[in-house]
Amino acid sequence: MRKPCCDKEGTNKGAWSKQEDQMLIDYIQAHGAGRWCSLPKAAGLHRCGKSCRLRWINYLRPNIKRGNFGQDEEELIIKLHALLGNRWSLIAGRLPGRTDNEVKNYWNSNIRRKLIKMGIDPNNHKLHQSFPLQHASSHVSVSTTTAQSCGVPFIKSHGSTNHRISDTHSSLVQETSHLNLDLTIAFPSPTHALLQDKSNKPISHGTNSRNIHQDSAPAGFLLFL
DNA sequence: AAACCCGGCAACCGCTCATGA
DNA sequence: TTCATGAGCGGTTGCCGGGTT
Repeated sequence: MRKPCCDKEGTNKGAWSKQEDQMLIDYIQAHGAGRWCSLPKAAGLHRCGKSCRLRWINYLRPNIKRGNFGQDEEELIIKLHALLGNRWSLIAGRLPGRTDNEVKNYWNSNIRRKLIKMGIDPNNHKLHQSFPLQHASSHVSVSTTTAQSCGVPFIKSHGSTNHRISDTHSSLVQETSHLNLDLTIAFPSPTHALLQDKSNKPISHGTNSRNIHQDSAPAGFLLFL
């Protein structure tokens, strides 16, 4: 069993104070981010390194976008989730200024509920069997219309018996192609950019392929590999 | 006014992967 | 090749504030 990266004894937990925030900001501005396990001691913080990292990435980092998600952001999240599943960091990477934690929370607290309300299983983006057919009767696809009161992609009926939104992910891929979703080559999120700068090397496939090759990756997405 | 409920969100935890010695 | 360490990710927890009873 590996030892924990931080000495749990004597470390603060819970909400960050303004003073702690400022200490972390000051340290990172002076020395840069990274070396998270040794950073708290160097910065004079009684915090776990992981906690410092999370605080920086999710709240203190420059260019963080806070507040409500826009309609376009919401639709993009839904589409990306249909393609990627719960790959929050990848999804967040497509939303400038948004963090994986924020996207994840927004999904769980808002979008997920909306989809369920519409009779859509948020896990696989398929309609529940019991959902009334007048809502979606046939070949179903995802549209980006913003006119929907629910704020989620509209379900268009094309008149046969298929009730599934993402029955074939290739159709979804077609639908999303205009979004310039280059999901496998570029990683524009600040985190990835930072990594790339740090190592001055291309990002290896390791971390990302880990995400991509998991079972829940939709078949349509695998076509990109 | 008080108690309770519920949703949102910040933070923690455990796991996996990458990397270097 | 193996092991130790750093880093990142996703699931889960717990607190807090607002709404309801």
